[in-house]
Amino acid sequence: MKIFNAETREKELFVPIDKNEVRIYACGPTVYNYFHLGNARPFIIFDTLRRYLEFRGYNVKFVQNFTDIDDKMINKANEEGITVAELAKRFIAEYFTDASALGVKAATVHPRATENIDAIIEIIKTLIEKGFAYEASGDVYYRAQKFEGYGRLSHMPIEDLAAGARISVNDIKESPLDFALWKAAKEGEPFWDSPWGKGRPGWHIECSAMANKYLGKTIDIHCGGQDLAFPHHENEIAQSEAANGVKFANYWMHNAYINIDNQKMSKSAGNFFTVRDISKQFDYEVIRFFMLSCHYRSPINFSAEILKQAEAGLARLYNCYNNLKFLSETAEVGFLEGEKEILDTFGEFREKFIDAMDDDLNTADAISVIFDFARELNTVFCAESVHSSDMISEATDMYLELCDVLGIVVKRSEDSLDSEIEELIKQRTQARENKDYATSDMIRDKLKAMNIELLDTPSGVKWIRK
RNA sequence: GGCGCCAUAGCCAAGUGGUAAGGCAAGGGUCUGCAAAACCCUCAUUCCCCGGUUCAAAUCUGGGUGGCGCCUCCA
Repeated sequence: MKIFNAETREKELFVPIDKNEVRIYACGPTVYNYFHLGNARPFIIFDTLRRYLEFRGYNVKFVQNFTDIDDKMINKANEEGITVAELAKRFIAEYFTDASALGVKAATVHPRATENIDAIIEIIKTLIEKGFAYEASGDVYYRAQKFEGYGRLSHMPIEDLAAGARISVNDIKESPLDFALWKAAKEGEPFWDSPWGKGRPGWHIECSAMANKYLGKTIDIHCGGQDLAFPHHENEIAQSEAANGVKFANYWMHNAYINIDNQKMSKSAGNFFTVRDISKQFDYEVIRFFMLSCHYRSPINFSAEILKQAEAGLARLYNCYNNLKFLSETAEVGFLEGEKEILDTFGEFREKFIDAMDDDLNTADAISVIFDFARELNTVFCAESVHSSDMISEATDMYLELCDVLGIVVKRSEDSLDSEIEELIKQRTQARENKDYATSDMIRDKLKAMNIELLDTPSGVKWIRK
């Protein structure tokens, strides 16, 4: 597989450190609210990366942190009149509700900053010992310019940054580029004891500490939003490499932004949407499908119109699945002549899918392969010829295997109907046999209002729960 | 000011040198009591504009125009 490495700005062949294992660190959310559409993009993209690597046979260790202590947490907790810990507990639970509905699998480990204070303090101590950090009035800062190569990920010219930045009066930092590793506690804030007094960790250091603790000194892939490249990821590199003396991450993957009606999403512009908000209008899986419909490094535009298009496209993929399911109910047992040969030809779709995903996770192209596959399946199975249940079930598995990598077509209607609805369907079928179409259409409309859609197929009446 | 990205049909979108994938929408057809679903056909001689390189450019290059992002917390 090739990955566009943000550090070198080139597509590179992906080679994991250990042959069969891939270690990934992804920057997670600050848990002070429901997560928004912008947060959702990296969750979905990098969950897809993880699913794909697993599909290719790797054992993936995926670590995604929760930032559960910072200014936003403190402010929100004060507004709500609850503790920071209570706030974190609540929104971590809400994270899992939304993430799981989006098909985002739980990480191998979801470490929390506040549960890793020891590791954070250790790395800060190391950085001070090595001369990369200094204490000032109970704070600890990192000497950004001491780290050779500072700016190599974001390609920011550090001299210009340093020259252009304004040094505010009373600034206790040696240089404006220096950033906080540890912040002395202010009145009323949560704090932890440290060699520098009571305080709390800075934001950047938690990722360095937790990546090291759970994945080791050098990780394979580090993921996150493009906006985190500078300064957050740049700072992570400086911290981790100064402390450990080895390369921090071999590949950096950054997803692009999401816009709302072609505008940047922001609270002040009033176009700020949480995933929870959107899920009231559109199924979570539609949101996921939409996010995967263009390349992760391209900006993506969100609007109700575009989501409706995604919804219609996804419905097509569901219909294919439903068609196969209906057929299997009336199929012959045992493979029929020529069926295995047809199944072999389906392997072509799997290969094309892999080609697309191997090319820096080209999900848009991969989706087009699934659409082609769906058309082929519809053509083969909706023809008049009879097929065996083995054939249908194997073809369905091949189709769903690819869908599963993208985390779509997972909401399958396997449930059964209650007796009232079954009775209505029977009545309608009776009416149709009597050519009493007025009654039969009336019942069909009634069921539709109950979100049960009826399809009159050659092999009988089928239903789909909408 | 510094650093960087983007521009493909009504809409979404893939395509980094070889003659424009896929989806949505739309129109026509087959099937159907009617629908739905499915299938078939139609839907960019052309990829923002102007030059250049090449046998060949949406793809490389120079210059425009128009959007956008980062440099401060931010996915």
